[in-house]
Amino acid sequence: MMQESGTETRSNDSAIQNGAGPGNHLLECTLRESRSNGETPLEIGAAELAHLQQQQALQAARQILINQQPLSGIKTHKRNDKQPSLQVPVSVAMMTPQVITPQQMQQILQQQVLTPQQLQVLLQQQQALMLQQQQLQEFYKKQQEQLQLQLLQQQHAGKQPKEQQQVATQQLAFQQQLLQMQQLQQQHLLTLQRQGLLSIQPGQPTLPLQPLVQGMIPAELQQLWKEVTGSHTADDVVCNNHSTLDLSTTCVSSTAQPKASLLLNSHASTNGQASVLTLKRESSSHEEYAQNHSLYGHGVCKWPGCEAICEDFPSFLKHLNNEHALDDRSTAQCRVQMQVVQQLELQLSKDKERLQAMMTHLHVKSTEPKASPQPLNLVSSATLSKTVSEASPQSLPHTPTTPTAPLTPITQGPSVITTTSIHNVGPIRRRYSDKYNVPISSDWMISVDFLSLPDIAQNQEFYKNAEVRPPFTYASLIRQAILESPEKQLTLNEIYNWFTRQFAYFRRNAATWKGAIRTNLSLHKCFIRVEEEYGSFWTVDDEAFKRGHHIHRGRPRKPCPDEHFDQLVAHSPSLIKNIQTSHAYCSPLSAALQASMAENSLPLYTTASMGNPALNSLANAMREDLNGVMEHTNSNGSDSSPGRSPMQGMHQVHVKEEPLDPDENEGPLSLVTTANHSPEFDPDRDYEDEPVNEDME
DNA sequence: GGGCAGCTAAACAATG
DNA sequence: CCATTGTTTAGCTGCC
Repeated sequence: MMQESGTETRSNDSAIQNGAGPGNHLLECTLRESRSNGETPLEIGAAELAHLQQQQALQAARQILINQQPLSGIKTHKRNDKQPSLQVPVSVAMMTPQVITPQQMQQILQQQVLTPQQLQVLLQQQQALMLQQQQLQEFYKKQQEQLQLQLLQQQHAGKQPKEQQQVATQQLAFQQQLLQMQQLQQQHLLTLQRQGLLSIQPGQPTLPLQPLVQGMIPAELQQLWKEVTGSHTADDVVCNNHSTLDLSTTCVSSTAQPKASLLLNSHASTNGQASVLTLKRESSSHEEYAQNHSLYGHGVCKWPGCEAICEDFPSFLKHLNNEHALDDRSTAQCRVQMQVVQQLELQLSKDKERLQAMMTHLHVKSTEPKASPQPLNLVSSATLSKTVSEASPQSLPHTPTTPTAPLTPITQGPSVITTTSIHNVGPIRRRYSDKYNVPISSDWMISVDFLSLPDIAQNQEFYKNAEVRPPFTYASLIRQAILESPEKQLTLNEIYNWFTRQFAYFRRNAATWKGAIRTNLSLHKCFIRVEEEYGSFWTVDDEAFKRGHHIHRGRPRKPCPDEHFDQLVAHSPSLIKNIQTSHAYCSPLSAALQASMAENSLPLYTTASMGNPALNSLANAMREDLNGVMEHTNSNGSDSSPGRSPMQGMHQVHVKEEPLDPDENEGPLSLVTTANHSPEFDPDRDYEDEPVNEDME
């Protein structure tokens, strides 16, 4: 992604843009332009700066508390075998150990991984290293001048508005990227924290932080820094200044990723000049560090509640070590700051969510659906039954019309689709036909095995207005349409209307999807066609659906031997529904019963069989052989011989003369009774043990 | 590579 | 005759 492109762009000028992601062109161009202009790119977005502001105090506090000398990190890297070739900017290496996230801080504070003695040792080491750094910094002072200016721009906005204007566009470019990536950053950050900070072990008094440094490779440290600050630090500038360096990853953006780390290491191991360059960075970055110290600015200590005046950076360091050493007070202040940061992050998250909702809303109103609303959180509340899950462990398909669509599901409020039921939506489309050539990223459905109605409901507004193909199978949608209907039954045309009403996507290419609907209705045994006097409508056998409404292939879907017709009639829920729906026009209870059956046919059957051994057998048979029976039933119903249609037969023969009493759950019984009217019905037949020919293939 | 699931297209028939 | 509805089949793609 962006990280990759940025990595490549920075890591090697000779190989710039190789494999850069399409979505990173802006960033890439920005970086390129910056280099080509000979100016140091200030790739710090406003969001990053803001984030940095929030983290500065905490970072600085961490330095004090941990006493992790920046140069100690550098030295560690130098000792590392990988370090010589590692082209991590020294400044980055210096800064990184200072970086600490609230979580990290909490770990440190809570676990008390560092004893006061250890901290004292570290403090001494830090001071010694700082002196070394100061010496080095003189040598490369000239190289730092430009960087310093830029750093000043970053930290003291407004001092050099001219150059900042030049960077403004770059910042804007990053802002949008950052907003989208922040979630990934946070997740990755957690991983890095585990890799890094968790390696800190007490009981290593001499080098208590060694594990920390070694546990996190420099690239990771850089990434952590980036992620924590969400900004480009002076190191970014440095790395861009030294275009020959293979600094990869972190120079690019705040979205550090493991892959980038690997790239960095890979490059590092092959670049023999890295050590020299590292030294340069080492010296230069100290000044940068001084300039960029989160607790130091405008000659004032920025420790919360301090504001002590410090003439220069060394004096500031002295002040810091003296006044803000690791003690209860500092610790408490750190915790407070931690809370502040967390609160701000929370607020940021909420605001982002709000922004997303706003964008979605505006998109809804707009006439350009491709502009990108995103489906709401589709993965949050998967609550389907196991059967459904097994039936549909599919990833999301791609959208024909919105290539950029749903990558980042967001949560949102009320569902328009329905609040009346909690039916499972069902299978997600495993793939999407590339016929329309517009892929939907499957990422947005990662780990989604199935969706519940609330999920689809959450996104209903989205699909209503965005011409995005819903990531559900036709069967799932048809079922949804039917179940949403008041009486759990719809005519084909009503199903069409539901599709067009609920999904903008289905407002065109009607011939295609309508044909698909018809095909699905016919092929899926869970859909039951019920013929009425004035037409026909479709119901859904939800139990069959949950079991798996697989299309029957390689054989006639509805083979239905005549000799089984009566049996089928007797066992078929569809027939029951037929009766019910037939009565729907004369019985107010019909709808409720249908709904009950549609939503939970099995319980219904069980209830129906209660207290009646004969019915119990029948119910079991129905429960077990539901699908097969349905199949046969539909076969008859759709037979080319209308006169023999079981549906019609049921309707004509039984329905009207066998009122169904839902309260008593006599549907099956009535059905059996009426089934006796069938010429081929054998009352003595043992339907309970009758093998299902559903799977006869 | 095969099987499966899902989608699309098409042919065909029945019906209104 | 036409449109709609419904069935069936074939072919394709993607995933496992």
